[in-house]
Amino acid sequence: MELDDRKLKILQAVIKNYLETGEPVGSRTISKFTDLNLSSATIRNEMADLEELGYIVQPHTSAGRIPTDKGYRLYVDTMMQDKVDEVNNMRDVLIEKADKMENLLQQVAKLLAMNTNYATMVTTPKYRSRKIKFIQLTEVDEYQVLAVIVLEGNIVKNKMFTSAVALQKEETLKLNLALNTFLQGLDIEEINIGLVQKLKSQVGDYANLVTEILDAVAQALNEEGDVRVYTSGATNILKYPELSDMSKAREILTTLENKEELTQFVENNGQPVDKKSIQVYIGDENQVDSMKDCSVVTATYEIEEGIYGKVGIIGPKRMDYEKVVGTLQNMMSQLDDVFKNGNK
Amino acid sequence: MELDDRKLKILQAVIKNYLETGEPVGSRTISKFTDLNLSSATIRNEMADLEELGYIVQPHTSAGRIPTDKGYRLYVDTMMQDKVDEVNNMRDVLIEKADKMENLLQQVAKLLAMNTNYATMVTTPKYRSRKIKFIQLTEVDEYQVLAVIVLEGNIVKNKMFTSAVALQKEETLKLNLALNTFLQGLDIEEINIGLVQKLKSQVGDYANLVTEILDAVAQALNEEGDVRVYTSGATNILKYPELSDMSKAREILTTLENKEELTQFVENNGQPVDKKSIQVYIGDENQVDSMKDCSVVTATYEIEEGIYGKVGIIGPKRMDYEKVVGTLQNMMSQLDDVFKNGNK
DNA sequence: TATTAGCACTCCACTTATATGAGTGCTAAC
DNA sequence: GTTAGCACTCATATAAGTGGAGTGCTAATA
Repeated sequence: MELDDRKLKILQAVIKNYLETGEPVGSRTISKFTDLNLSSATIRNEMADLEELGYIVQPHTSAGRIPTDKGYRLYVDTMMQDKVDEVNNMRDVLIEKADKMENLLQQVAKLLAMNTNYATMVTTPKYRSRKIKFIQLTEVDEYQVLAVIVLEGNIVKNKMFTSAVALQKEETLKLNLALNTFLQGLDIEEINIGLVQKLKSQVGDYANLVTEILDAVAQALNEEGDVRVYTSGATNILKYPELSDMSKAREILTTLENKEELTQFVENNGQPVDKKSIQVYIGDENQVDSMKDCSVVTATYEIEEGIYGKVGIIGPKRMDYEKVVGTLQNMMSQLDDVFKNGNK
Repeated sequence: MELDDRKLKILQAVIKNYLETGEPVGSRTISKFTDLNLSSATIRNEMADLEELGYIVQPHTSAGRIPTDKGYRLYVDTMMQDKVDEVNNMRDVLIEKADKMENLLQQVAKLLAMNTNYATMVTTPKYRSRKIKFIQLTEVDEYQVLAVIVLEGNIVKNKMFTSAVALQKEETLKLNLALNTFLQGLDIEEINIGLVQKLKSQVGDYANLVTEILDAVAQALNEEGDVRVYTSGATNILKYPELSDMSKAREILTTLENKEELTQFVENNGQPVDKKSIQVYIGDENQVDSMKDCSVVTATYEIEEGIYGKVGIIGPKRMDYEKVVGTLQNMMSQLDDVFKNGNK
């Protein structure tokens, strides 16, 4: 049996209708809904075929049909029409709030959640291993010293240290110099024990301060490798009856609250990375267990060559894919704009 | 009619039982449950009195009784026994994870949520206006300069600036000096336009850089005045049937997600600040609308004289007050310990 | 006078029966 | 190939009946 044009039209009608209502769709509805001018009986026959082909199912005998994951997949891949997204110029809002990357990404999550009524997530960009640009020590008072660690890409970290011995201006300067001489330009793998030993031998009294500082450096480098995730609108999940029975809802919300599992989406769920495109994971296609009843639409934003993060929208399988994809595309282009032209 | 000893005992029994089961409590249950050796009929008479006094109600005729807010209040104020909290040495976990205040507070929220099975919140401490300790500019490359702003209490903020004109080492040093001369020791109210003008006139070329830096300084000072809120275990709310009908649950979870409303608890809900004590807000006693079906138990932690934040536990009205209060007291003493003895 | 046994009554929660109707599959006619 | 027609299925809604937990009240008891 083949998927001829008429079957496609009927399938599309079923899915569209189901997306709107969330109720199983019957043959009579389709018969009137479309311009095919076919009786409900004919539609019934076609629908039986579509069911046999695996695109739709009946929740029970004598109910209408609802799309299967396979049906949604076909719809998303071939039948969806681009919808122009009316939500423009998020850019202005973005810039206004964005003094730091962190705030910007949070803002992105929030905007998307408000515009779509689904839950959203944004990951921080995944950097490859950073290198140390420079370190600067500043005496804060007699026993305290502030270390400012600047990484490539102008990531700044700072940490306060308390020294056991009273600090001396010239000694601190010497330590500062030594640190930079040894560490500048290195990434985390290049800082080995031999190097640390050599460094320590140069600074005498300050040896344990060096240990602490190196810990902080290592942590700074690691932190930047880690992907963090911001979410917003988690409670939107509860708006959709098919997701809001207690056990499912709790699983989903817990996943969103804990965030760790969401980093999976950065790995592109096993598929090849294809930035600029939008990925749709329908139901069981999701790696994350608690989301097997959801659809997740993700997009990739790129800050600079090879450094990218993910933006995702999480909703029921019958989410408004067209709107979501439209909104995401819009958001991506605005983000691109912000990254390319700087924040001002 | 008076609240005699026997009535008190019966009320206590009703509440205890209801806290455990969540089901209305009948007279027969009490008759057996307590050591009063009274028949159910007598209990019934007493319960009728207790209802008249407003401590308990029937959800419907021919059901058992459940406590009113007034009943819970009496219980919490006078009848609750301290329960020793078996969850010890959170301190170790705290310290291990706590390189920054932010992380520490998040960890506190998480630990409490895990130990109690309720939702939790922790606010950052509310500082009075901070003063500027010093500012340090560092050239990062030809056009970029990093400003590290250190506030009293060793709060460190940093921000990167891009200059329109190429930077010159000696000029930057001069600017650095000027900034510190003018701004050191000032708080946000003391930085006025006259001062800014004077400062600008001293640095010639760098005038607009100064504007940007001052913005950042203002923002840093403000940020520290703001109270942020961390939450954890929000989804625990869904474990309690009386809170988990969709509309209520959504309201509560949304409040927890948005966090703004939670800062109300820092104001001590209108009551006089009494640190070291624990506050219990039952049902309607809560200022926050969405929590009128919950109880909130808060405690105050103090970092240094007059600088304090709140820790709160949010659950159903029939929460295990004894355990919650015990856990909170324990946590507060551990926190005190950490703050007093430093992080190490 | 305080307590209790006993009883009628209420009302929720649960089960069972019944009806409704949306939707189907199949057959036979067009 | 399409359609009208019909018997059939099954989720949902409504009504009716049942059991039981719990009450309030009264009258008897200590």
